[in-house]
Amino acid sequence: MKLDPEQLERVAHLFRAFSEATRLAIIQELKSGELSVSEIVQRLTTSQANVSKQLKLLYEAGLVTRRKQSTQVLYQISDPMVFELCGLVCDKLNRDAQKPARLKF
Amino acid sequence: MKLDPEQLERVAHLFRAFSEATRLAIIQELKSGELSVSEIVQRLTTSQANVSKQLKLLYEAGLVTRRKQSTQVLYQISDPMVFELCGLVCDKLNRDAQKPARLKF
DNA sequence: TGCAAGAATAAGTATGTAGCTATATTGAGC
DNA sequence: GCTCAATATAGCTACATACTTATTCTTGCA
Repeated sequence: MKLDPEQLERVAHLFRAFSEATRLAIIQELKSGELSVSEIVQRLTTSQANVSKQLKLLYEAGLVTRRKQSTQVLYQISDPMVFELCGLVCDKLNRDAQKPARLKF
Repeated sequence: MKLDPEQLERVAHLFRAFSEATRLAIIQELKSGELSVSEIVQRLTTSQANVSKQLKLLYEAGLVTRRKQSTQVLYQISDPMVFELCGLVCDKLNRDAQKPARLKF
């Protein structure tokens, strides 16, 4: 079954959400559970504005859910496939690299 | 186990290879097996130069292998994880979309 | 109501890269 | 060596987007 160009574009779009280190860093932090925007900002080395922007992108891609709790907004991964994807990629990089310390998302 | 920024960058880089529809189209054509550059060009709607360029990117990402056969260069997918990844993403899109025709890479 | 904290948006810069056309490279056969 | 076919590369334009700083929006609380 071949995907048509529009479907391929949708697939590409989802992969694109995983194609920036900052978003992967956010995903990695959310692996342990729900976090507020400011908690994520504290754990990373980028601006609050950028974290908000990347979270929005992840949200629109359907990869995270959000809920408001008074003035905070809590985000969490919406689908375990996120970790499966990252795991497959890490496994491949480990296979290709042999020696170096294993990556494990 | 947390990946450091450099490792995240490597993961992101691999995902990026999957983040363009043209490259996914190439991967999709290679699903049925080894193809030459010109065979791929025939099956897609982009230029030979662009196919070569995207194949090079896939090659450098370690996703395809190549072998020369006289004047032709035959490419094929180097790792079944490529199809697993695409499958996971298609499954997710199908889950999110419910109704529409199922995507299957 | 006014203020402060948390989050989102706006505006701008810089960078990466998809795609094109044109050209160069490589290899087979004459 | 010359020519043709198959690939690869160069140079270019257009566009997307990551990131920053500054600002706005929202909510709880004095």
